[in-house]
Amino acid sequence: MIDAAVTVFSRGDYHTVSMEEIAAEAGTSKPTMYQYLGSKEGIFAACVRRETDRLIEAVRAAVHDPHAPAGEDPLRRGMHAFFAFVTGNRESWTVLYRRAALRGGPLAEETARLRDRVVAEVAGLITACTSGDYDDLDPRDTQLLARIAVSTADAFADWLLEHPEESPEAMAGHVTELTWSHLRARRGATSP
Amino acid sequence: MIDAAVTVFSRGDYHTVSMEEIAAEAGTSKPTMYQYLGSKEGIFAACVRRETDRLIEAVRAAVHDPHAPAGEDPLRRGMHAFFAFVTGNRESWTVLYRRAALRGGPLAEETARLRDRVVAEVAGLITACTSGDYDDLDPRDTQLLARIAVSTADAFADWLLEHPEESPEAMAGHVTELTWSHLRARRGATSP
Amino acid sequence: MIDAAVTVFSRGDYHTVSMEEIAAEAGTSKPTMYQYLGSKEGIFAACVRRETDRLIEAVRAAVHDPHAPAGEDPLRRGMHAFFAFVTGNRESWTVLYRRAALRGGPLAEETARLRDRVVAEVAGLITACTSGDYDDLDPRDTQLLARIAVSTADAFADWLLEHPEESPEAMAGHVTELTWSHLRARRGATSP
Amino acid sequence: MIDAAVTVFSRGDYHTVSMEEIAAEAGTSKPTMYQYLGSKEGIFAACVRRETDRLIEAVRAAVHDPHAPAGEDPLRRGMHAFFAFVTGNRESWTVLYRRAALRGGPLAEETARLRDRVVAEVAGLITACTSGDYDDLDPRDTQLLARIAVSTADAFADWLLEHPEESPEAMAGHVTELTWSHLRARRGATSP
DNA sequence: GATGAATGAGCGTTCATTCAT
DNA sequence: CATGAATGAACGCTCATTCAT
Repeated sequence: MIDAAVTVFSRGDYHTVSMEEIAAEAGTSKPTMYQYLGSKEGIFAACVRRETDRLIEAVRAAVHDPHAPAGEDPLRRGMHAFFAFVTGNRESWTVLYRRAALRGGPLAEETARLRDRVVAEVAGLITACTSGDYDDLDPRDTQLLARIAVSTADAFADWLLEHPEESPEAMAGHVTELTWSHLRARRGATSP
Repeated sequence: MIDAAVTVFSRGDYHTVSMEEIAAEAGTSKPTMYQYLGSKEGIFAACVRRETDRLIEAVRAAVHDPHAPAGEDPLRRGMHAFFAFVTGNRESWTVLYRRAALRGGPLAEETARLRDRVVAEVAGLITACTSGDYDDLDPRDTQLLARIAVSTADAFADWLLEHPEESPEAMAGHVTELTWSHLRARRGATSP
Repeated sequence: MIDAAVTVFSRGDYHTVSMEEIAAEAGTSKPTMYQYLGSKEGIFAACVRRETDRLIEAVRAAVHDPHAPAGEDPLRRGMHAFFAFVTGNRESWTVLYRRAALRGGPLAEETARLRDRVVAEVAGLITACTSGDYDDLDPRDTQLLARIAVSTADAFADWLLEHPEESPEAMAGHVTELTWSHLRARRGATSP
Repeated sequence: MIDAAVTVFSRGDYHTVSMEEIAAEAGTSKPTMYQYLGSKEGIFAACVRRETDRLIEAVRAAVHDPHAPAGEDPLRRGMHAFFAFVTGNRESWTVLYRRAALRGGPLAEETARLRDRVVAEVAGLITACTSGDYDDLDPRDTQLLARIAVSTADAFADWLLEHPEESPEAMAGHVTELTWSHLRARRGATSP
């Protein structure tokens, strides 16, 4: 039922989508939706929350995958999982990253918090992967890097959706490389 | 009159904004707006078009600035102009980059085309700046790089808005560096 | 189960009350209510009918109380019973007298008929009490007097609810006196 | 336009009446109503307020009528005006006295206050008319008497509507007489 | 026989849009 | 030309009512 909502919300922004559409897509009626989700805002919030959880879970699982080859870069594995999610769940990503940018109102706070969760996850990933080599990294630098990584990944994802001949693997490789190169550049910038 | 519309559109998404608000901000009445701009979609399209023009114009002017120091990197100058625009015209950028994702309708096409104009401008900038050194660059790679550059710049712009203590100049330097480093990485990836 | 309905109906008018509330107060579920009472109108009608019966029964029992002192005015006893009922069953009276004014539908007829039953009871009481002394009373005058008595009693009841320091006994005394004085005035008006 | 609303509100209680009906009766459309009256509650409140004003105004004008015969009882004149209003503006009275009895919500407070205005007016009338003869009247007694007078008048009004052969003049005479007799009885009760 | 789950119908409210002035 | 006033259409939400269990 939330699946249907995600599908519909990915087709248009919050106000363009009507409860009737969501109910139709879910194969039920409006009152039923209200009984389960409470309100339109509630539905949207539930969508964003659920998709955030799914995305973070997918990335975590990949990073901590016990069956992964020994020497493999966990950051790369995480990025790959991210791309797999974005390309395999295009709708989710649209809802999460593109529709969630309402400035005012109570929804904005909530969705901003959730988007921050994704960034925080990436930041944590970066910190973990660089531990030992880049201990002197300013936490604020890490934050900024994480944001750039997510933005870059978003651009790659868009690209991927328009150029199906490119592989998520290659994209993941590129983002990882870029992020490492940012890291090196950043360290160079702060500690000569 | 379009100024007023941009101001108001930056406060909320397309549907949250009412014609009444726009007319009030413009200091006129609704029918007058209809006479000049035709419809709400027309107004929004006009806003996006105008702001796109302004942004591109600002970047071009900076790049071709005849008074610029001789050895300075034009890419860096362009990026700096971009940041100056984004921080100095926060409303415009919001309308341009964040609000433009509507339902399929005719508006989506239009705004997508305009966003592509910005990307194309950056792509042209990259091509121009790398001419001679990176002639073997695949145009598609250039496209991808341009997208990444704009996404990264957007992330920086957000960061800048939340951290006023950082300077646009430093941000512009970072994006430029990163883009160059991407270029090098890209070339390394395709031509050993 | 009807008790619950009366309680809830006394809290708000017909449309403000939801079947859900009634079912919750009754400790059962909506379909069960429909099985027993048929519809919302049915429930409301049942409430009014039942409370009408209770009120009339209470007044009758008091009037014909075999243990009452010999010389006591039966009209006064009836009025006292009325006040005891209204103050002791505030909810019932509210439903009965204040909520019963709905749109023309079938409900309006029904409830009007029931309110007329109360008035008729009072009219009968007046007739009985005045038998012998006021045989020449026009039945229409009796009707009018009964209506006034009920209206007056309603006003007293409201007053009582807002001024708990007054006793129902005193109120009953006043209404009785007033009714008698009306009777005398009325007779004076019609039979010189 | 409020006239239409009064007409429609007199046909059914607050929730039974729909904005569409009111708009239809007013010969306009729903949005127009909202532009002028703001909301359904606003419309209802405006109705009650307006009719209260009209009723009180009518009574006052009659009481202070400079062309009235010298020796006439002003209380009687006020009562007559009241009956003329109620029979000549049946809808107004219905809205005022019968529909206004919603218990909860913000409307209840407002309408209760307005009904109190009517009672207060009558109380003032009683005080003025008895000044000199009944100076020892407890204000609370006056309040109670005023309430009873209004209730009685309401009963008479109902009677009048069902028996068009009776004249408002006779009814007014009766209420006046009854009120005077209540006064005498009341004085007798408190000061032997 | 009792209920959780479902829904058709309808309401109050808003907004982009258009006449009549 | 500019505007005050008006509205058709649509939306979020609720509730009395009914099946399937």
